[in-house]
Amino acid sequence: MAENENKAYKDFIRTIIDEDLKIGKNDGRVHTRFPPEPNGYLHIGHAKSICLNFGIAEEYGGLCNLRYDDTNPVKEDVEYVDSIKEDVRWLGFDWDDREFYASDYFDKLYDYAVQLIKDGKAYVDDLSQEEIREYRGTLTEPGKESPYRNRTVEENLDLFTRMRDGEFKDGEKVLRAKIDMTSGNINMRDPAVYRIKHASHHRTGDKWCIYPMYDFTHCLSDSIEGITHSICTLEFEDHRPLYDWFLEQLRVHHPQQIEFARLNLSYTIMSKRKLLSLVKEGKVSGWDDPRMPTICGLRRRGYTPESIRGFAERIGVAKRDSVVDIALLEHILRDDLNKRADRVMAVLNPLKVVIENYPEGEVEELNAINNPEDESAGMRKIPFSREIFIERDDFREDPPKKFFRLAPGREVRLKHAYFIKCEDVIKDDNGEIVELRCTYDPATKSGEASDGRKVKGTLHWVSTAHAIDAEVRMYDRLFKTENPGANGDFMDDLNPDSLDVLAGCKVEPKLTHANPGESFQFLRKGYFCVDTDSTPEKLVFNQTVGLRDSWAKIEGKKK
RNA sequence: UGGGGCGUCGUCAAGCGGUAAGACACGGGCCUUUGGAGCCUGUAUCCCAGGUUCGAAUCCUGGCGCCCCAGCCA
Repeated sequence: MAENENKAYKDFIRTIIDEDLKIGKNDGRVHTRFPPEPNGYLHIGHAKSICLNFGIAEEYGGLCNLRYDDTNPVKEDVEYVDSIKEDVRWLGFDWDDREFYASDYFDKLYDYAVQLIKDGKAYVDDLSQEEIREYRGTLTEPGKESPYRNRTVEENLDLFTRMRDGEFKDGEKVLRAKIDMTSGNINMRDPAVYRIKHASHHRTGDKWCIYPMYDFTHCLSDSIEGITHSICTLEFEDHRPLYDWFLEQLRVHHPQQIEFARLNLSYTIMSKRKLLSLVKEGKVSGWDDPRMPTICGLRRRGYTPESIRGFAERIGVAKRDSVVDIALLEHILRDDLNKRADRVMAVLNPLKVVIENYPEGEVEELNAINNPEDESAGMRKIPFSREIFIERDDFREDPPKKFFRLAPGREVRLKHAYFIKCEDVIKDDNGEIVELRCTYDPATKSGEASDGRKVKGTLHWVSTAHAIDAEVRMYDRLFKTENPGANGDFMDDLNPDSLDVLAGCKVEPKLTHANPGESFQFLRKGYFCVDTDSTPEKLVFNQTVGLRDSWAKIEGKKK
């Protein structure tokens, strides 16, 4: 809530709420809801909605319900309801005991439907699905009325009861609202209210064989819960007249539906259907694959709830379609991790260095600061010895301009340790560099030369005898194009190099005791977290996001 | 050609008649025991055309462009 108070402006939704409050609407209450359908895992797009709905409730001292929109049993599953709860909670929101299900209201909804029939506002239609489609008309031509449209109330009541009692097969009959077959808004051309589905529901089991449609269910669920502001995405704008219609006909509490633009992210797909196919076709390891934009994927990748909430706040809320640059998400993530992740040294692609003038068998415990951005993170000791590993690409036999790392005859600093100078390069029969012979200057301990000479480069390293082996999973964007699927099948835009598993990485001994989920900055490399696959016997890290790499930029430009 | 929305920097996004915030990205520079972080710095006249006004991104008119809708999905 504090974060919004220092905002100089308010988005259009909060502006509406302010006005409502000013005129005393809803007795000054603000009550929102987050209404997922449990048919898939939550993704970053949902996070925007979650932050909006729960955030508004928090800011205005109101409430936000978690409500599952579970009216289609054939697509829904408890696996999803559990994951949704976990994800919303992880993001940092709480719904107390207000965990609701549209299916909780099936009895009431049925009664409302009966009421509609009694009022002559709904009828049972015998038309087949295909016929209904034909009768609906097109975008430019009006529809025509079903021959069953004017059945008597008694007949409709009887038929609807028998629908409920299972006398008919799926699709044989449908309850429709009687509105206007000539409306320019197709949603108003006698929309379906109840359809027959002989399927068991994850909560109500086999109690029902008829299930209410979204439009009918959603507005009434909002009404029943006393929702004041029903916030949804743009594609429901056309449904608002219908939302309002049901509530007006039934003369019940009438929440206000407000629509905002859903989140789109560059290089990312957000459709649940497409995400599901990535999982089903094994393109990713699961819903929580660290490359997925799902909340659980981001969590496993090492994203923090704070970064996701911060992102939701930064992108704002508006009505125009937009595509947010994924670089913004990554920037906010780095910003957050920079302040909280302890620094540690890890060599991803090791190259052995022997420091010839360093005494054999000697080990020094050097002091290292854990986080320069956070003094309270303290210090640690790291072992230094005659043989160390450095990053293979921190050495160039023939250094290009502006490359100020190690090269023959060059001197660099080893972070927290000494200056070393490369004296010799050892190669194998194939000409592959296998080892560097260096010398160190004892007078540069802790990285400062007593004679005041400077070095341009500072390398991270790890002592060979003390290093721990680890697997590090490096990630790149899942899709190689900014707008996957824009030019055909989105599967064709999959980045074949989105995962690169590095074995034999060498990390500081401290990491042996790191727990899954813990984040670190691998000095000069990026942010990494311990994967859920990790064990003390076999450490596994995920690259969360790389550090900004201005050298890569310089080098990239030259090509 | 029906109905509903939307059009401000490369990308998000403020502005609500008084003379274009901020962020990301990008460029330049400083600093640096992470080529990280930090610091300084550069970059839009508001889809177009008319009109109203002393004055318009903001009001009016007319165009143009983009998105959504023809599930017994949500």
